Amino acid sequence: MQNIDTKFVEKATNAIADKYRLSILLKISEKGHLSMSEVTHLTGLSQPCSSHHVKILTDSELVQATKEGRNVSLQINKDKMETLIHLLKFIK
Amino acid sequence: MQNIDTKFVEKATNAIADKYRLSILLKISEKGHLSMSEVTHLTGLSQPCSSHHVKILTDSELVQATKEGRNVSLQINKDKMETLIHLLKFIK
DNA sequence: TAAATACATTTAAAAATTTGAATATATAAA
DNA sequence: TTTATATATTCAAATTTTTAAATGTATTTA
Repeated sequence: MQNIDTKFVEKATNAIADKYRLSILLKISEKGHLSMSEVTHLTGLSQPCSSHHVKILTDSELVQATKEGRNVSLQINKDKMETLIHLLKFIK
Repeated sequence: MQNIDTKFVEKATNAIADKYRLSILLKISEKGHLSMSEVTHLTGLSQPCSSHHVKILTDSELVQATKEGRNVSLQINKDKMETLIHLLKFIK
């Protein structure tokens, strides 16, 4: 049997499996990048709650956060997204 | 912007995002099919709890259940798995 | 240096999920 | 037609997740 990184698959799919987090991922994807305040505006959630959801995304490694002055720029970690897709192909 | 079926992506990724359900998916994938009692044995969970996890998988449509006498045979719904993978490729 | 801005963390409450015991149902075997 | 087997459902408790208020930290601007 293939020995896939199940912990990564669990964390990554869990990160995607939420309407707010999926909308954040798709918006980053659409725009190329997103700031935390844009996440708060996009979701309509409180700033701490938005921050919490972004943390789940960055902890999953599907999203990269880079500090730019006092802002944070969020981007898709394309390598990790491709890794996830590659691993999901074993489920067939 | 691409108008992807976010409800399906949420349900499908949520179904995958659990160690027991991922192990069930991988075992079905490995063997081609699995019965409910084999799921209970595989997970080490109670029969009702196993049944609950399988229901989440079938509700997500990633797994198909076909009744064979008093047994149930679980199989991967390959079309839906491919659909999920296709949709995840929009996150980039 | 003081004030404002952007974001993170702590905390507690609310909501959702997970779990197994009890029970129900349907089918096969004796 | 009992009895056994395989699976589903209901229910309540335990656990986890989600949420926002309060607060903290770092950086930029006035």
